Amino acid sequence: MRRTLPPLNALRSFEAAGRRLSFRAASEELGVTQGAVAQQVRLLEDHLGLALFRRLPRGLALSAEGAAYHAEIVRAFDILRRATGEVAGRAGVVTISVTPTFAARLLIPALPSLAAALPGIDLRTLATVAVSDLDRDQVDIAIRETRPPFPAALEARFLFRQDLVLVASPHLLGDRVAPLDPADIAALPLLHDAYDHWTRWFGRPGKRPGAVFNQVSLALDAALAGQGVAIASRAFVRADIAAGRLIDLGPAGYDTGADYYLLRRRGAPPRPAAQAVWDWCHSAFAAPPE
Amino acid sequence: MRRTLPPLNALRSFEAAGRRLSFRAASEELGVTQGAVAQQVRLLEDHLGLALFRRLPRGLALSAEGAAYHAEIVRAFDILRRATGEVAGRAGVVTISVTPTFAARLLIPALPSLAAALPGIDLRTLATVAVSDLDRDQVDIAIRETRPPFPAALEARFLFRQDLVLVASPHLLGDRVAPLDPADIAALPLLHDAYDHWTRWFGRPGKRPGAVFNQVSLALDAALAGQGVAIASRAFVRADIAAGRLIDLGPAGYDTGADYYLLRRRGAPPRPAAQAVWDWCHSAFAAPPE
DNA sequence: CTCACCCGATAGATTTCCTACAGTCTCGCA
DNA sequence: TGCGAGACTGTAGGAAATCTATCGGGTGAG
Repeated sequence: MRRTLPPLNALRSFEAAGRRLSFRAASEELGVTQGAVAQQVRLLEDHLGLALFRRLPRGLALSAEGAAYHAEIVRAFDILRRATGEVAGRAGVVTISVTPTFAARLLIPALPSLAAALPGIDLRTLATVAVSDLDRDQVDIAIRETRPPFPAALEARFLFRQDLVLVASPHLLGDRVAPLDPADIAALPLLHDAYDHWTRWFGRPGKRPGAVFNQVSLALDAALAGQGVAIASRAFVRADIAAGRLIDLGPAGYDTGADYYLLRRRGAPPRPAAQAVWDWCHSAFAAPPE
Repeated sequence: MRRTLPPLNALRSFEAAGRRLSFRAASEELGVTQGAVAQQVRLLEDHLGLALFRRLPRGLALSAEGAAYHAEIVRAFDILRRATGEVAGRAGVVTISVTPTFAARLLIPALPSLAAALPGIDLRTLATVAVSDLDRDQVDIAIRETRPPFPAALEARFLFRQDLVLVASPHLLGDRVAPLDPADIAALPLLHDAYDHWTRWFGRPGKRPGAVFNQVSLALDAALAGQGVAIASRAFVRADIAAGRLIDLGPAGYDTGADYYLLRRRGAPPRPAAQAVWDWCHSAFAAPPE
């Protein structure tokens, strides 16, 4: 069964020529000259020792043997084409799992930059609160707020500290100037998210008045709209502070001990596209050395 | 769907390397060096943009994508191998249809010469009395006693005249010397075959005594054994006459108007092997110019 | 600790492949 | 009837892909 294969490039010419029943049409499809196709087909015919085509003054016809052979060759090439399309199509797709807040605040604004830096990469963003199972969900890269130690099966790369800060819109603050003391802040509307920061900030339990959101990102939207004071990681508001849309009211003075990390599976070598996104994420999101 | 195929020679290296899980083993199978296989695989990986293998210090392992891809490639290559084997195997097989007499008297004695002249050709002899349907029976060449005109779908090439002669063994003749006159011949045992030659030879109907065979070849065997006088085409007995095993008692003096021809289908170009046998048949069996 | 074995990388040689162009044949059209 | 378009054939020369040769790194067995 370990029979020798015929010249494969000759087979490709035969497949195209047999499909179009014309050397010229096949040559255009293959991007070569007509003579090249004719030569390759002749080579194959010599190799097999029989005529695959009947050369007519105007066009081609498959010989009896050629027709039977061609049907099989087409079948094989269709498999090659389909399998290659699948594997190559998947090559440029990178799936990244992030929290909704990270997606809204950092990833989505950076997508144009990613598209420019890595053209041809098709990023699929999976924004979920729960951390994904990297294997089950076919996720190449995850960005999570977590802390060491990490499972041995995971490779982790530090991105930035949580570094909680208080922020509010300049319109809310009016002519008050930062830093405000706790009493001033307590007098302002407070924006709550799922993390219950204000309890820790005030140092004692108790429900505080103010709008409640289930995502940090929504609380920040409210803060941008001048509806109150929010607590969030500095990384999520750095751009808004720099642009003057939010005022930095100072560090929260505590943190949860969890920082932001890039995560991926160890073991299998990452695909080049996934590696490129991994590197890009680090350069785009890692905290500049302070 | 008209997606571009990956480099096919690279695919062949990948197929072999994935099967053997070793570049070195694959290189031996392909008859090239290890570096060549490694290069081809790398080319394919670059083309697809992902790693097909995990390079281990001792051997190879397929990556997840590589394993899935390899299964498909193997499937396609198996089709190529099988189809090519079938078409190439058939390339050397030539089927020839002859009468039993022609087979026994001319074709079979000449087979060693054919094998020497055309090594690699696998001749299948179909010896039947009825003329075969060339298309239905997959017959490449027929040799028949027939006469013009021929159907337009057939190509005919004259081989030799029927040229009937009377022959007998020297043992039967004893000290009689040829030519014998009709009375002498009528006194000898007569050998009959399906053609009823003796009626025509005597010029009048009537059953003659003597052994009856259903094939000329058998009548000639009887003649060789000294059992009587047979009538047959000179071509079938030329070698026996030359060797002294039969004595030429002179022409029959008439013929049926049918001579021997090579026949084959027109239209489809003959396969090279069939063409070679056609040419060989003509040189082996055609009457030398007289 | 050394040898055997396998893969990675690169430069140069070699084989393969393609292009360019001239030739032949047939068909269709004026 | 004659001519042009379109298709295939064949060949020489050059471009491109492929292979060889060789060195280096790393691991595991004896």
